Amino acid sequence: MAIYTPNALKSELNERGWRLTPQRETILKLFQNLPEGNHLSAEDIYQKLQDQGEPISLSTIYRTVKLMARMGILRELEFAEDHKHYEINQPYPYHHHHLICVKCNKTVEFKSDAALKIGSKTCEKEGFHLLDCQLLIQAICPQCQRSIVPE
Amino acid sequence: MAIYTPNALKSELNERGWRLTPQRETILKLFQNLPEGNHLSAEDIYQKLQDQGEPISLSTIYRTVKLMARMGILRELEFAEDHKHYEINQPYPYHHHHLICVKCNKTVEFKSDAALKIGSKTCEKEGFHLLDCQLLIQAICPQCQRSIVPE
DNA sequence: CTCAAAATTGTGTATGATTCTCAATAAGCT
DNA sequence: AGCTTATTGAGAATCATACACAATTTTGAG
Repeated sequence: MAIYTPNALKSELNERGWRLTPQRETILKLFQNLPEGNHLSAEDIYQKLQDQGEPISLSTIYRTVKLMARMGILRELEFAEDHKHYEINQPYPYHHHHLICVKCNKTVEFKSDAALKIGSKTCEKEGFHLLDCQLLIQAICPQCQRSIVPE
Repeated sequence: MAIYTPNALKSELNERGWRLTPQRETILKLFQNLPEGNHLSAEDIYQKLQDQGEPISLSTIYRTVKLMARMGILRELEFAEDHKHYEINQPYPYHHHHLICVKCNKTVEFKSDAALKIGSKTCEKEGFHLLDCQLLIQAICPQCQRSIVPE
């Protein structure tokens, strides 16, 4: 969970035999400039880059976010919807977790050092290399609790 | 997070204007009889019921697991694959969390009361009704760390 | 700086999980 | 027992995501 400059990204890619491309740099920048708490779907990324006049194909976007998620640069978020969302994987103390309403998908972000610690200790114990750690709470928000309509 | 008998399931369904059907009961039983640590995809459920001689259509299976997840009876697990897995949402002290290798999908289950507490406190504070709370750790397992092959 | 090897991109197409439609059936209430 | 309304099953439809491959670009060596 580090903050990536274009050069840091390049080194880390090259280390693994991968390459830094303008597309990958563009996508990283997009996420880095996103206001905290925003998360984008592949389609969102596609649209934003289109609007910015830096179009990148959807295929490349899918490939890139998957790659960056596996590198620990992006977090892959799975809420109740039918598509994934991505956000930058920020280091402590910006790291946060998600509370999600399974009915309306409203999400609340919250921080918890304790959860982070549990995550890193567990990884250590099992010999895993930590990429991301999120406490995911599925719940029903106050509004939806009051809603009379079933489903 | 309660243990459901058929009758308890019926009451809870009826409360919301829904109905208890043989299919729903069969699916609940299937999960309740599953050895701890097992989680099934929709397709897995379909196959198992087929083999048991209690076939249920895939449509119904998808509808049922979604319903039960929203009721808090099942947990919806999203690992790195392209399909969801479900498991029974067990109460403390059986409740557990997941550590997943993003490369090979190996999963390790672990318990953590602390994570549970953070979850319930957060819900309380925000006025949400807790359904499920999981600490999801994405990481790279020892074997995959050693692997030379990229991607 | 130049060049070859190998990774990456974009376009179009394929895949596969999940949802939808709708007629037939069955649960729950009076 | 009968009526209302949820549920089921079969198949078709959707939609996110992955794939194939030719053209292009990055990297590292000389």
